[in-house]
Amino acid sequence: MHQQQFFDLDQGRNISYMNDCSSTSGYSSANSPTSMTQSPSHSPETFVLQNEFANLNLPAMSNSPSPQLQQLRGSPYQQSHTANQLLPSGSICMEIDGGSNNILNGNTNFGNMYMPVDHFYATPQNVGFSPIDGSIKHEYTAVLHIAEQPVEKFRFRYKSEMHGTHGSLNGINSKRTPKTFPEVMLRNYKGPAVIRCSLFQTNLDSPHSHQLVVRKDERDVCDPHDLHVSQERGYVAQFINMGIIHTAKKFIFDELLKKKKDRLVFQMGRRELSTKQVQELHQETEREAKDMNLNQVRLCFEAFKIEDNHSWTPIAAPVFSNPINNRKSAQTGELRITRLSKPTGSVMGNDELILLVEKVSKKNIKVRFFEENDDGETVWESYAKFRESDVHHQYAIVCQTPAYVNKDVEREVDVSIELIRPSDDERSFPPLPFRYKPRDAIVSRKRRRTCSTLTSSSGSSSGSLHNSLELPKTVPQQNVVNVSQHDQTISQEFGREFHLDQLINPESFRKILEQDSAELEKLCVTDIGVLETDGQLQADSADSHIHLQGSRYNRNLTSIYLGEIFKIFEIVRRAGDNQELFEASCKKVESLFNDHTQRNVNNDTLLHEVISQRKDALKLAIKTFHVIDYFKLQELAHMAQNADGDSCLHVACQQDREHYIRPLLKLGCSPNQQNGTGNTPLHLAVKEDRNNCIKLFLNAPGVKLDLSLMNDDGLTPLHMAIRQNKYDVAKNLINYDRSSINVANTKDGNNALHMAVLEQNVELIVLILDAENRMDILKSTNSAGLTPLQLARAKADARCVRLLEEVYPDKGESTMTWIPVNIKEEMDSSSAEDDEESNSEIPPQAIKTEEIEMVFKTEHDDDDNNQDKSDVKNQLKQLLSSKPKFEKLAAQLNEPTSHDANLPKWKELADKCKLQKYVWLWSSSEGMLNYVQQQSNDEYKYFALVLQELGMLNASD
DNA sequence: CGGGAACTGAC
DNA sequence: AGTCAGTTCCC
Repeated sequence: MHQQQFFDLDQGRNISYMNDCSSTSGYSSANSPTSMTQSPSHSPETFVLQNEFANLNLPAMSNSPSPQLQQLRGSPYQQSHTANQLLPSGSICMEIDGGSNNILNGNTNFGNMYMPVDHFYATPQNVGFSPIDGSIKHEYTAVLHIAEQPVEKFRFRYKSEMHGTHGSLNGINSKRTPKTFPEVMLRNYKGPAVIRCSLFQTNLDSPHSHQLVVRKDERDVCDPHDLHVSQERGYVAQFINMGIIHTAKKFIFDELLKKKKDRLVFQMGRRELSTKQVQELHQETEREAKDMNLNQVRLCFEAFKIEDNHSWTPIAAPVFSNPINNRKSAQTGELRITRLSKPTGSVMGNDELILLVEKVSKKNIKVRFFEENDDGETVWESYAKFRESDVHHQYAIVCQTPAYVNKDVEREVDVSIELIRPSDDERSFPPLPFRYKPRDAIVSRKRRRTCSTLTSSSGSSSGSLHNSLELPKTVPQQNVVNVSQHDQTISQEFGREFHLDQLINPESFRKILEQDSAELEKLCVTDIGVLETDGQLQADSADSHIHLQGSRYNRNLTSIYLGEIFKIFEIVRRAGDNQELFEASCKKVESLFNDHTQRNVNNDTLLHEVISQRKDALKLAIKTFHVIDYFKLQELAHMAQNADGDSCLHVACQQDREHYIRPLLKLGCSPNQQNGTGNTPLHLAVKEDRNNCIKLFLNAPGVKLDLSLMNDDGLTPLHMAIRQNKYDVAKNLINYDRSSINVANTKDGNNALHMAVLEQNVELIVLILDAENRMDILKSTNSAGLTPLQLARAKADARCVRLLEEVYPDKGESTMTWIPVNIKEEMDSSSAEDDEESNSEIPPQAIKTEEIEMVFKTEHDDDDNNQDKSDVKNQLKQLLSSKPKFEKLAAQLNEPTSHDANLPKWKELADKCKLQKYVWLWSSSEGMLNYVQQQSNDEYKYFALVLQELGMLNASD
């Protein structure tokens, strides 16, 4: 430790500091911990840290406040010249009484020797008083008031950073200009006083190990800092040019102990602390140092009166500033979202969103979505879904958007995103805008509706429409029927020709038909009415309205075409058995159908339109189906695809029209067709949460769904259901096709179990594990090479891990040491003596594996010659199916090999059978044998051959 | 001044 | 071996 001396220009005398700049510990403490045991009493020197204006013996001022002071109280204290300030240079110094500078001995550690020792140790009546820590309560008349709080965030600097300056601790209202600084005011007091500022912890009324320093003449002076105030100068103390030095961790204890000691000594007014006190202080410090918040401090302001005998008496209760947070730390630093991968998402939620953020702590961060009304009140909030491991290197968060409250909003909703740090409820600022898009169902319906209407209302386009609709004129029109007749026949036909009972839930549809015969009548009337005008569409007739099921909407392209087609249908039907007419009409209806599709925006066909109409347009839809069926235009229905590649089934699922699913299937719509984004109708049903559609799909007779189809996100419907934690849906899907659980998504190679693990959804995990093929899925690895268990260990909670460990054949034990990539090399090198480093495909071997391989290959290629093959296979089968034989073989295999006591035979066998990569799965030969039993022919047979080669195939005989 | 980023141990 | 808080360095 070195004493620093230099000449103080202001004071005209030598100044001495204890700051040991070679110390890494920060400022006050010496590098040697032993120095901490030294009592300040060993050094009787007197130090004063005081303002240049300090005048300890200033006579008491008159009672009446000075005009200056009154002005000050008026309000803007801050920039007052009369405010007592810690000035940037020269205004603070350590003053050595009598100009002496050499009394300090090398053992003394008086780093922040702020006390005027003479005064300090003076009077016995000071003993035991304590403004903060002590037990004696004081009634103070004077009051300290914080006029300006310090800024909330400030970067704490390490000592090693303290060459240049890095800016000072400003006031909370500080701007570039004017700057403000922490400032306190002493009220209700007359006479000179000292206001002290020191650094405290935020959770305890105890000093902080960090240093509050003031830069002065190339030196940093540590806290506490004292400012003298008086009537003349005003009672405002402004602490400017302070910095906070982050004490290195290893010195926390030392620094804290020192500060506490100094403080206690000061309070006790005694030179020496008793051994007991020192001990207590030690323990206390140890406790405090352990969990002191190193990234948060606060300023403590105290006021003292200096008595004639030079002792210091507190005159006001200490006050504390708001916490000052370390801007640098992830625990207390600023939160900010720098970038969003996408500013929009579906109201359904579950969209992947990537946030680039300023340093965050993965254990202490949330992503909040919220919506505020005009008054700034929160009307909705929800949190994005992610795990700790989704926080990438503290700077990015991969999360899934929450669903919006109202999934049926028709327009976009603008909300905000912010980060929240739960530990201190800090929020990122500013919040980032995020736009929720209505679900696809609503978007497409809206588009369909508005676009169709637009098309029809633009009169200019009616030219070609005219032409295409002229054809009905060529059809005989004499068979126009009256309305009531018509109504009846249609009802009959629905039931008879179209087999409605098979197509639709019979109850519901019958009900509608029976209840609403009047409505149905209207439907027919208007249809006929339109058609009856004269087959040509007049401009004014386009303005008339069609009433459907009591709802009124504008006549649009769709209704015009439908009307036309219905008319043809009516005519043909009335014409009876007229093959020629029928065929011509088929063509005509087909061309009308196609023509409509061409003109319709988004290329929605009549079927798309009809399906997506509100549910009360059921009869219209049924009639359309019927007509299409009637004219044998199933191919149209099958092919019908709009610009998005959506088939009618897609639309039905999207719009939750479950009752159309069977009719559409019957009409020939393919259930496995993928739309423009790779989604099958089932994908959409899962995505949009259309449970009835899902059920209908899965239960549709004669329909084979391909559950392994993946959309453009690489997900199957099951994957989506798992991601949305839809247990029932997942269950239904798995029941439909158990093999679907093994399908890996193409995003990260995760299969259903992996994904359930990621969701930490125990029910789903159990559901999947209860399905068949358990072995396959347990050993499956994702793109990162992780099995579900490993993934669970990496990303899921203990419950999931435990659950999985239980189902792994070896309780997951061997997986602890399993290294996916290197396992093979390890196995090889542990068993192979000499060669075979180069070709890892050939198991290193004493037995003639190559030969077996050749046999195997030739047999494999030659299907006819498989006598041997079935022989060994059957032998193995017998072996494995008999319990005693199985056990005997297993026991044999569990024995160590002759050449390596640590290597059981089964492991070597696994090696030879190219099953090395699964060895970790098995704790003993039983596991491997069980596995082999479940394998396909080839693997099974290969195993049998190797076993035979080893002479173990007949082991049981 | 204010900030980014590299380095360094400990887990 | 990777991660991260803590530290140091430097633009």
